Amino acid sequence: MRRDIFQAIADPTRRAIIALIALQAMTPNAIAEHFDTTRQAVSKHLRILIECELIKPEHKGREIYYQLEIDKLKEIDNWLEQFRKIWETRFNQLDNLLATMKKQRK
Amino acid sequence: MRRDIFQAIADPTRRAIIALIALQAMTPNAIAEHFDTTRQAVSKHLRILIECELIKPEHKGREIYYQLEIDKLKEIDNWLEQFRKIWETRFNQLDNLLATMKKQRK
DNA sequence: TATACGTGAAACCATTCGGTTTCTCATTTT
DNA sequence: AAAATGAGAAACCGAATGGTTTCACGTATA
Repeated sequence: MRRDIFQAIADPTRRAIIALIALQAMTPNAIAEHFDTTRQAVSKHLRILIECELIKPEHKGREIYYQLEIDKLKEIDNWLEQFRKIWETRFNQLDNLLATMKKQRK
Repeated sequence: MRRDIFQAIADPTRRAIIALIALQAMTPNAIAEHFDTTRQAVSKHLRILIECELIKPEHKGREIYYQLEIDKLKEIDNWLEQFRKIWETRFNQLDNLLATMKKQRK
């Protein structure tokens, strides 16, 4: 099963988990309390997130705190970069158009 | 079938299609030539991309040109925003740390 | 008008996904 | 030592996914 980050964030529950632990690391039980699902289901989501290195487990006695590896999210940012260039170009074109219209009105 | 943009970009072929038509609109046949798959499979991907408004068909005779609705990608950018804030904060913390170290060395 | 072409839709199939239930194991607590 | 707690693993299940093949239909072209 080849996992990648795009597949990882495709599921809304996983996105919610990511947002939830972004501020502070949490245990599976604590996470599951926020959702209408079983701890085991959450556990499966966590496994997927671990597999693509979006989160990291930190063992503390019998509890495991999962922490977001926020840098990994930059991979999405990087993918968006190619399009950001395009939409900035279009914005500039619009900007130029507006400038030209303004000039003509003078 | 509720589609959202995160699910749409989860598939690598769809991401490749998006990147391919980002520069210029293309027909299904033209797109399919770039992949090791049938035109029909591409067609199904296009349907999903249409459903979540990532692309727009433009009929021209018997051909259909699909164009990227690049603004839709900003939804991903918006989702990243919440994390961008966090990673910028961390960067600033690192920045402050480095500044402090520099000062101490003087 | 007959034929070829570009495309989407439908039917089908194997695989994956997300979920539950049950089980096992290690760590706390009593 | 025994019971309770936190957590992952396995088995199972229905639904969704991504692909193919076949078919239908409108538009060009001969």
